[in-house]
Amino acid sequence: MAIKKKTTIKDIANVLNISAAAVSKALHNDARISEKTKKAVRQVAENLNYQPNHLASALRSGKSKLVGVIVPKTNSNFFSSAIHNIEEGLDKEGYNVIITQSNESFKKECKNIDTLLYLQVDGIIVSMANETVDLETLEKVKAAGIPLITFDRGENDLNVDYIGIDDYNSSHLIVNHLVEQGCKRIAHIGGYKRTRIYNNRIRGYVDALKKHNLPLDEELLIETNLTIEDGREKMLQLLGLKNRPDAVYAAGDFAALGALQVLNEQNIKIPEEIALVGFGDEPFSAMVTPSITSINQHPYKMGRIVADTFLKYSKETTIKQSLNKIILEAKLVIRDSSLKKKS
Amino acid sequence: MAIKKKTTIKDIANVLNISAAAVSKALHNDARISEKTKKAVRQVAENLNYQPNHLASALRSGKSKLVGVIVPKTNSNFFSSAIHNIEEGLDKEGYNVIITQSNESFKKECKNIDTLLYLQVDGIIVSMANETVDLETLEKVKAAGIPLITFDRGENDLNVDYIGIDDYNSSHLIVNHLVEQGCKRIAHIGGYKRTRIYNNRIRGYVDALKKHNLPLDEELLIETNLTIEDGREKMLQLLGLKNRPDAVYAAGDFAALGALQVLNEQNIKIPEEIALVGFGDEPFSAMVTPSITSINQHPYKMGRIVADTFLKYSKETTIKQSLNKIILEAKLVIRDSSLKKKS
DNA sequence: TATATTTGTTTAAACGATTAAGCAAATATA
DNA sequence: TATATTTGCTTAATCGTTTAAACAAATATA
Repeated sequence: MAIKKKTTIKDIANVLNISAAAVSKALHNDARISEKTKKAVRQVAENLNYQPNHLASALRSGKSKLVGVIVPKTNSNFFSSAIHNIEEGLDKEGYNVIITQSNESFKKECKNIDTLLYLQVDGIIVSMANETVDLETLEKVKAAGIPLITFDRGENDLNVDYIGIDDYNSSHLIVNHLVEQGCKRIAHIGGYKRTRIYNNRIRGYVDALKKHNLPLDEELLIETNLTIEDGREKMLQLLGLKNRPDAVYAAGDFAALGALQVLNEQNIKIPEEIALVGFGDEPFSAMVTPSITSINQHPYKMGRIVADTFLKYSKETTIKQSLNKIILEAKLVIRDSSLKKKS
Repeated sequence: MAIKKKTTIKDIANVLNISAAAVSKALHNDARISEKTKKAVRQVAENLNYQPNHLASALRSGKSKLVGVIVPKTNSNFFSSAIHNIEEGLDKEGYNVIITQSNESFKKECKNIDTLLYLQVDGIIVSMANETVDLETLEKVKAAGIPLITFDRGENDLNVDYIGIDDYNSSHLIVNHLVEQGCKRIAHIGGYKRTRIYNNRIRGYVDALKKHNLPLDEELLIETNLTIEDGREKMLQLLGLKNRPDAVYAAGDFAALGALQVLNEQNIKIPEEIALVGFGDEPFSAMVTPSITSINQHPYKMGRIVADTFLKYSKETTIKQSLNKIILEAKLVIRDSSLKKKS
């Protein structure tokens, strides 16, 4: 049995006794190729089950039609949904999306960037790992002359496009709501200040307290990695205070979930004794008991805008990026964990 | 300012006044290149910040060092973890992993396969979409002469490697446990029979009932898509029966969660009135109240085996695959939702 | 000393597509 | 009828790398 070789444009050319160049042009619908030839080429291509070799065309044209996406973890509804819409938006223009995870590790993120650059992607879309402070590797993307789009977790100093929600204002929405519910000692289980979005949430929290003339108690402001375990641990820590909070605002739904577990285990009434608010609107937040009030970050809309932002550059020959922020208004989804007054 | 051109092996060759071929060989540590030259090449490569062009080498060598992964959705702990370990295993051998989602859509799955083949991946790893019955596109992978590895959701008729858990036996574990807890009317909210794993879970359920001399009530055996909504809907349906079940075994944790919500809403005591068991051991199962008993599918181990299975083929020149199943023993994780007798 | 082997490199052809440039034939314009 | 333009293709170079084959120089063997 002969070794099955892939069909190339040369094979098609041979069948029709024309040049490979003519075949290439016919397949690209070049105006200078006759309808008759085009039809014949398409027919033969079909018959021989011709599959264009992406590597060859990418090598020649310098465009791989590949876009790399780097997220901390695909394992959340927010990223999974955002990616879905990024894919959909880019697909329309013939781009293929490569997804990679950093697992919140700076080292893995760097490795992913190198891998993607090595694959000659036409652009990189990234939501930075928590750990990332050194921007050198990300700068490499810009140096490579391809667009770098950041979303959710970005960094002003990169001076590139950023699409995210208004974290600062989201904290205001949350605090306003809790105050409205009668809460006076609001704790914040936050992310680390070095990550811009978490810093903004903290700033928003602090300023909102001030706005409502509530004192800022340093005991009630905690920085963590926002995992479930962190949520549990910090909730226990808060319960250990002589002066307990009457509300907890966690900067992530997973941490809020950990806190909820502890409160449930200790039979502390939510929201009567302690009200709880999360961030991110993961599906489970609506599903646990009591359901957790959270901030919806519009992953679908965000994904669509990210895709559009990339496509804007894809049409240009020289990429010239600058800090350009698109901030979406987040939505507070009020649920049982914070709703004391049934209206 | 001059246009920044990427460094190629030719640039390195020019600097050292040797041929491009020598540079290529030096970088690949060819035995016929002197240590002196190798050192010089590596030094210059470093200085010029040389990044090999993946497309060119892939074109020439016929190997892209890319492996495609297709899963229904990355948005579950099982897939996210399995992928993580696949990546880790393949990374060691220099492979890069491209992740794509089918969103349980047959059409999207076909599109993903075409995309991956177009990218000249060296292999495809797939967990099939629920919808997939037509295997023609998957057969294209085999026709392309690259290994096709299936995991979690496979299909005997493809005659390729499959790594998964023993679904049939898992159902036995669950039913045994429920019977042990004193349950006598066990319902099954299952997936669709056309998907092999769900069919096996159903078969296991039916046979286990028989083993325990429990009657099989057709009202208690339901096929669904296993979403949260399905879980809610089918739980309500089961509660509407004149003769309610005293246990519900859902073939997926998301469906179990929907059922749990309904039970909680209706103030039905879990597990006293109705015991509940899920499948997949998603993190939220341990986190909701009550925590849900579930089957752990060993995503990490599975990912590692999938990677190893692919690597086995990567060393061979001609790929000859056949049905080859590796079945892992699943583990029943008993939690509050089914534990009536505290021992 | 003559011949064989090893070492270290070069040459040149490939991989499969794209594309600028060229050219003959057909058609249009003056 | 002579010239210009359009049409439809071919030629050949190119993208950056790999690799089989060739070859000169150095070293080993007889």
